Amino acid sequence: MLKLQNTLTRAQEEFKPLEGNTVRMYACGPTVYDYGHIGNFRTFVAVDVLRRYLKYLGYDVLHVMNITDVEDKIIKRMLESGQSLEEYTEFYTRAFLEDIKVLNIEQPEVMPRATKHIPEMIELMRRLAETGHTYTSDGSLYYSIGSFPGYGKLSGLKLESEVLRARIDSDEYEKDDARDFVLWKEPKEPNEPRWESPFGEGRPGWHLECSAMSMKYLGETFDIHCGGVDLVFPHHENEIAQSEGATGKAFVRFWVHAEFLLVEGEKMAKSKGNYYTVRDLLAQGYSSMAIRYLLLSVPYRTQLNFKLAGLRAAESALEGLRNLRRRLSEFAGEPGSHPRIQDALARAREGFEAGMNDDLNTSNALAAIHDLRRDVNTAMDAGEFRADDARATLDLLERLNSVLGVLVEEEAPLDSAFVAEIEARIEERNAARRNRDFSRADDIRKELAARSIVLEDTPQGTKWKRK
RNA sequence: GGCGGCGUAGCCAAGUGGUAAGGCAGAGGUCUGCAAAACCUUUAUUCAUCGGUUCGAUUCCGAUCGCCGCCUCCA
Repeated sequence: MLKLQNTLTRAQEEFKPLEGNTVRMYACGPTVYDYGHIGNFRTFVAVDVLRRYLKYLGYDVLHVMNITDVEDKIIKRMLESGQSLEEYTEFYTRAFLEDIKVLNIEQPEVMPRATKHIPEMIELMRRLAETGHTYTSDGSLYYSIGSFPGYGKLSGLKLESEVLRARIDSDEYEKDDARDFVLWKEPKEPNEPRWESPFGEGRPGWHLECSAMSMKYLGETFDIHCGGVDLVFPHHENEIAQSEGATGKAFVRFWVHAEFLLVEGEKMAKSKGNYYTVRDLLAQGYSSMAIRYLLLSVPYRTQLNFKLAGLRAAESALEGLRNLRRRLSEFAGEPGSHPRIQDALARAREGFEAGMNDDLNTSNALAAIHDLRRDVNTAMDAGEFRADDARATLDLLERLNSVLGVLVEEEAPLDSAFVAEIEARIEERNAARRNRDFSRADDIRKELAARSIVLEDTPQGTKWKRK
C-alpha cells in the first residue's frame, strides 16, 4: 500500500485514486524562458518516479504537465531577442523535451501550453467574478484573498503577520490587499503579447493557467498535484483559492512537493558558479543516467546535496548494476533454480516495494537492488546459479527498473568493421598470451584501452566493452 | 521577525525507543600471467553540542551552535 506525505494534511496517507483505477495527476512544468537546470530536473525526476511507481502498482495514469509559455521573464527575453513569442518559447520547449528524454523521464499524457488555453482561463475568471472573488483595479483583474476563507491552509502561513501587514501600506500596486494576486494583467508595453477578454485586453497571471488547465484535463477534483516546495506559496495556495473559489469543491486530494537540491552544500545560483544545466553536465562527460541515478538516490522530500563527486559515485554504482545485467544476459547454464536465489529475489522485491510504499523512499529501494546484486553475484561465483535463476533475476531487474529507469542502453550500435578489428586484435593478444608473451599481450590491451575498449579475461574467453 | 526542514563514518546517505541500511572512495585478501569483473574482510562503541524523560535515546522533550528553505519570481 503506497503512502504519500500530503503537504495539505502534513501527514503520510494511504493513496488510492478517487475514481476507478486511474490516477489523475498534475505537475507544474517548466517556464520555457531558458534551459532547465538540475534543480528543475530533480523535481521532474521525482514526479517521473511517482508516475512510474503508480504504473508498477497497476494503476493507469493520466498525468498532465503544463508548459508555461507566457510570463514576465519570457516576455522580457522574447522582446530582447526580437523573436516572436511562439518562436522564442518553441526553442526552449524543444530543449526541455530533449532534456527529459535524455534523463529517461516519461512524457506526461498531456502537456498543455498556457497560450493555447486562454478561453479556459477566461471562463475560470468569469466564474470567479460571478462568485465574488475578483475585482478590477488599474486595468487588471485581481483575486481577493479575503473572499476565500481557506486561504493559507496549504502553506500554513499566518497571513496576519506583521510583515505582511506592514507591506500593505507601502505597496505600489492598486490592490485592496497586498496579498491579493493578479489573474489577468493589463499590458504595459506596446508589443507585449495580449489577448481579448471580457476583462479587457491582457494576458493571464501564472497561477491562473495551472488551475484552468488542470481542471480542464483532470476534472474539478483530482488525485495528486506535484511541484517543488518553493511553489507551495504562493503558487499552489493561489491555485486552491482559484479552483475551490470557483467550484466550491475540493481541488486536489494529495499535494506532493519535492525538496530543493543544493550544489556542493549551497543553493544553486548563477552568481555562485555552481549552476548546472543537464547539457553542461553531459558536455563535461557525465552520463545522463548517472545524473538521473543521483537525482533519485535521495528521497524526494529530503534536500539533496548534488556534487560532481556524487555523480562519479553514481556512475560507479550504475556500472555495477550494468555489469550484473550483462553477466545475467550472457549466463549459460543448466535449467533449474536454487532456493537461495528465489529467496534473494523475494527479499529484493519486498525491500524495493516497502521502500517505495514508504512515501517513495528511493534510498531504501536502491539498497534492496544492491543487496540483490551482491546475492546474485555471490551465487554465480559459487556456481549455485542456474538458467531459470538468470531469467528470473533479469525479469525482476527489468521490473524494478521500470520504476527507476536508470538502466538503459545508451550506446549507439557499433560499426561491424570496427567490431571485427577489435576482435582481431583480441585474437592476436590471446595468441600472445598462449605463447606466454605477456608484454606483447599487455601492449595490445593498453592500445585498446587508449581507444576506450576495456578487456576482461574470463573462463569463457575474453570479453570486451566500451568504456 | 513568522513558519518549516536538516546536522549520522573520507564523501553521498537510510533508519529505529533496545543498541547503526545501501552506494562511492580507501586498506587487506580470493581469483588472474598481470589486470579487469566479481566476491570476502575491514573502515562510526557512535549518530552537531549540552541537559532532561526512560530500565534503555541516534531515535522523545528542552536549550545551544551550525546549515537550508518558504514568507518576493523561482523546481
